[in-house]
Amino acid sequence: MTGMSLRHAVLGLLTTGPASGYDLLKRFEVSLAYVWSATQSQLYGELAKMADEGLVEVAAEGPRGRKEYAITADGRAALLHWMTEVEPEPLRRNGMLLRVFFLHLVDPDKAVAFLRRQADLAAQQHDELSKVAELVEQEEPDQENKSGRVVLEWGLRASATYRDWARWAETQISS
Amino acid sequence: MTGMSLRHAVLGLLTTGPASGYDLLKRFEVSLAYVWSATQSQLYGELAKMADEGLVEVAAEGPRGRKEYAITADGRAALLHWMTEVEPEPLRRNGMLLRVFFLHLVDPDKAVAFLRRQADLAAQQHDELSKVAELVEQEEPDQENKSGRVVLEWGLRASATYRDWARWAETQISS
DNA sequence: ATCAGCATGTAAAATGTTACATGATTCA
DNA sequence: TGAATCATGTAACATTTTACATGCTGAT
Repeated sequence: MTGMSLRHAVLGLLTTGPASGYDLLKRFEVSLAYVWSATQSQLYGELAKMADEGLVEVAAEGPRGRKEYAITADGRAALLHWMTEVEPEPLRRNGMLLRVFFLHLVDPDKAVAFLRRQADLAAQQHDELSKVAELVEQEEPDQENKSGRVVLEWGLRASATYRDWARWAETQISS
Repeated sequence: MTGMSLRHAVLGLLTTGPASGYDLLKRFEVSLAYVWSATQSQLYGELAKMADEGLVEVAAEGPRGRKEYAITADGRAALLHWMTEVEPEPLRRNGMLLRVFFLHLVDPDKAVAFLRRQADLAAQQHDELSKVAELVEQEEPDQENKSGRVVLEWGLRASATYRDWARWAETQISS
């Protein structure tokens, strides 16, 4: 009951209009991929719970048992409350850093290879995000994509920082 | 069975010598705070499981039912394997960014306040880490604290990036 | 007609959090 | 002797992942 971010991610996605569990899954995979992830199983269960609690409602039913959920007034209120009144929890788990913390235990060769790979992955992510940024810059700006651009900028800066740090770390370990 | 990073964090901490569940809890809270977190409950349960599986063993018993666990050869092998052969999982959940993604939904005043607070928190964290860095620089360098310094440098760079991004984001939202 | 993609659901297991419960030892 | 700290353990609950299970629809 502490975090419940999944339901807030769902509520946020539903502010742009009704969607099925399947639709939401695609949106989690695409636009929310590095911001909040969810599995198919989790989504359907959560949507059912949220409907019980009146945060969403079935707005329409379609072919193949498709159920489109819409956000309710209660749901909207819950989302806004969570956004501004609930402090985000700081990240406290980073498997990459955990490995680096114990990196003195492995062969220097392997340590260097590890950091090189992390640098490469970060560089690759930075390049991918740069391409996305180019596309997004061509869109006409509105309130909604302004938030998206701010998140994208975070991705660009974070991946660059990560890449540069890993390259620097390699020099530290090998010396 | 996919992640199991908790046990690897425990194994890593035990490479510096035997420790009790209580000792390990303190080390999770202090040195590993932003790298991997664990609760008291989780630790005792995991240590018992790891002893069952032969990754650690009870090396000594002390007052108050204190049990000191030591890493075994199997445990050491499991740690080294995980460090270099298992890919770190990318971070896929960030509650702060999730809020920013939907920030266009709240009053501009509240959006600005949110970003300002994030910038302040990041700045504060950066200052705290800078102080730690000063202390660490006075220690004589060895292999073990070299890894620690690399992690610390990550913290310094990440908090600076986060702080600067939040300040920039504020200008984007308010314009 | 068949295959990719749409669409939902459940069960089991793993992982993580919170709360409860107990008691020993050390130091002021 | 009382408080802080040391020290472990369990139960209940919440969250997340993985796997299984089923069936429809649209396009080629």
